[in-house]
Amino acid sequence: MQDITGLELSPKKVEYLKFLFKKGGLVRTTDISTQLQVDPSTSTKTIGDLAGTGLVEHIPYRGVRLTETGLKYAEFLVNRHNILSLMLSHYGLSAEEACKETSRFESLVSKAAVDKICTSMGHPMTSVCGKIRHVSCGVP
Amino acid sequence: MQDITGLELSPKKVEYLKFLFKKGGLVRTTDISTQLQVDPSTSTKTIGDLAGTGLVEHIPYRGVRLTETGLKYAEFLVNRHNILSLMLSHYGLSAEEACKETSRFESLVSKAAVDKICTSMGHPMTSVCGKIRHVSCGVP
DNA sequence: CAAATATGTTGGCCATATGCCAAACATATG
DNA sequence: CATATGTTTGGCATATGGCCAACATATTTG
Repeated sequence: MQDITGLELSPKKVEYLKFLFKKGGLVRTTDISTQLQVDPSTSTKTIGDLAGTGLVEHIPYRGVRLTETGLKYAEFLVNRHNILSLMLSHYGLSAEEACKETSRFESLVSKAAVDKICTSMGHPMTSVCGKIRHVSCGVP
Repeated sequence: MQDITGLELSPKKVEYLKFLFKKGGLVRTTDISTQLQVDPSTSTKTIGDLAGTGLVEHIPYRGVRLTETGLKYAEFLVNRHNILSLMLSHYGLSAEEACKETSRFESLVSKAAVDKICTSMGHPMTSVCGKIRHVSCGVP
């Protein structure tokens, strides 16, 4: 179960999962396309890919929802985002800058590194862009 | 001249430029393919792309060399790598870990962010993986 | 110096990730 | 139930990165 590296998903797919997590419940593919600013057909296709990984469940014409595995994974993704943004904000980047910057590269930062950063920062509870839940963050 | 965002090049091309910078002078495409562990034909092709951007000059069957522009840009790339690695090393990552981690995502970190991080760290002269030259690092 | 060997390049082809458009299809509403 | 709206499918396109086999160029050596 803890064999996740954090590098499983491509940048866009990370966005999808984070959005599904924040939205919660059954989400329409159109909501996703609106949010991520892509064509509805694009979100449908990408959701198809994600469904293939078992992270989401797609009920055609109804919507998408995170599976149990997907939920845990998405939680890690959101925490990673928040931890990295918080780190950057310590170097003079504004909340918005940090958040935007992180969004660009977060998909390439390993869970191992995030865990160390998190530990080093003393497991903060809040970041510049949201709360942090210390579940998937390994050792203390 | 200072309109670089730091996001101009794809990950692999960043690796190529950093290698050319470190090696210096005329570099054989085969050296590149050995170093980056790709087929020689792959390095030749990628070098062709880079030549199209004006960052390198390719003399067929002879080698590749950074242009003046390429040299300055590569210096930024190396500095970015070093600054980011140094930052990560402050969070409990070993030199090797920091360096490896940085290599994965560095191409997606903007010059604007790097400049702020650099300033915030007080313009350090050395990192965990090499010296830092404060030329392309903007304001103090 | 020419033949043999080593090195480098080209062309063809493949895979992944993303994306759009138009057409088909399903669902919801009046 | 007919039409409007929402969703999916299929076709196609781009960018990045990669391999192999065939060809071109250099270098080495007899």
